[in-house]
Amino acid sequence: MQTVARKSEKKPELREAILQAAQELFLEVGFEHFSMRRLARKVGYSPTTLYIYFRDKQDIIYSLCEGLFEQYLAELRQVAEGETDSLARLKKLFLLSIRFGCNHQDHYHVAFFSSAAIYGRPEEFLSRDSLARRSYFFIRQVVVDCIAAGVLRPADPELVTQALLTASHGIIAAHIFWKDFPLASPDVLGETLLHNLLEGFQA
Amino acid sequence: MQTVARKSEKKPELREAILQAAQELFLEVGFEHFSMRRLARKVGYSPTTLYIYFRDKQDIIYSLCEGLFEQYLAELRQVAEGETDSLARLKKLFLLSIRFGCNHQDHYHVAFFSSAAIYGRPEEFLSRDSLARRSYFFIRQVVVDCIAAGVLRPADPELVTQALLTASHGIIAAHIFWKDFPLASPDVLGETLLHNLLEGFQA
DNA sequence: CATGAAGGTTAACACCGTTAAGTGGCCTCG
DNA sequence: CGAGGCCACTTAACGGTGTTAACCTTCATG
Repeated sequence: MQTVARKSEKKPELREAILQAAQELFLEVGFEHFSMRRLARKVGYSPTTLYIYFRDKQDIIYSLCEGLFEQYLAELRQVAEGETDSLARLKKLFLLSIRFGCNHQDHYHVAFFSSAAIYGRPEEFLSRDSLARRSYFFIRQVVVDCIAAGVLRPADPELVTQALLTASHGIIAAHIFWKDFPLASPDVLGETLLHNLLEGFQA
Repeated sequence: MQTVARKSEKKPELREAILQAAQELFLEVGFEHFSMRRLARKVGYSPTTLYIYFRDKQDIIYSLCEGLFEQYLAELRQVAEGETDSLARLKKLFLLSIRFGCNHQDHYHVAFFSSAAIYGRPEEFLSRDSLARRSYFFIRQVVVDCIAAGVLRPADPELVTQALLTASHGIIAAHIFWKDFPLASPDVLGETLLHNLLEGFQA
């Protein structure tokens, strides 16, 4: 007997099939109506089977989000490479982030605004290496570069990053939740925010 | 027979008692674990009784939030009156908002980040007069004043208000949901954000 | 052929929001 | 005084949720 048949490495095929179905269901019905029973029905197995391949609902959703973050991080890198001016690069990265968040509302919702906000749990963000974490460090590094290059005035890079990040985060949040509010488009709002905020940060 | 015994004006005492208990329960167990059945148990009636005095769960929560917004609006006015310099006033209003949101996380959560985000439903924000709506208009007016006085450079006041608002909103969101993330304190973050953002907006 | 594990199921627990139907007491009117 | 009716509230139920314990098959191996 294999003493440690590491959880959920039994039959990768079905695990992958579940994730695939979960992704589709998630987009079909939205985060609100995504349930284990529905997923089971969709994938053609009984609900309990899901618990053989995943620890719980959160585990499934976490996997979905990590998958998306992979894509996000790739886009971040692409944008960063395509822009030589460090300040412009910083701005573009945040504009991308805002657009990305708004384009994947359900994922963003469940990742950062859910009751059990996936990336806010004590054991997650700093201790475990998640793609969300890597994205954060990636962006912070760009801020550090800007300060080092003298493009941004000397300041605590952590604080600058967080100010930019939370502000962008707020735009996405508003876009997701204030459906009826006649909010300016994410692009316009993001442009306004970043232009003026960065002006304040500039040397 | 009274043809229209306007909904929920039957016995104000019990209605008030329910709201009182709801408020307590809300603070005790948090938004996540607030349920109608728990509330009923706490107040000493059967769950169905609640539906005599309130349309549904959302109705109760809405009432709770409006109660808190009343307090918020009062504080807004107080701060506005206490500061003559219009730019400083604007800044103080947002710092107050951030602090207020962080101090009443569950209310803020349910009001602006809940699945059925109370103030984001089509029939709510713009059509019905809510205290949230009044708060928004109140702040926007201060922005308008700043632009009129030439303290802020000429710009679409709606856009400026929304940029400030969503950014502040993001700080609160981060504070509520990213429990494990080593985030700067709301005050520091708010100060940083507003100082630099307003610098960008200035004439 | 028996053993045992792999892979999946049924049934159940403890919740949830909400509603239809029913019950007991009190007030009013004939 | 008695009957009707309404008021305030309850019981029982519907259809849903995440999750777990216990139970079946099927199949390969000693």
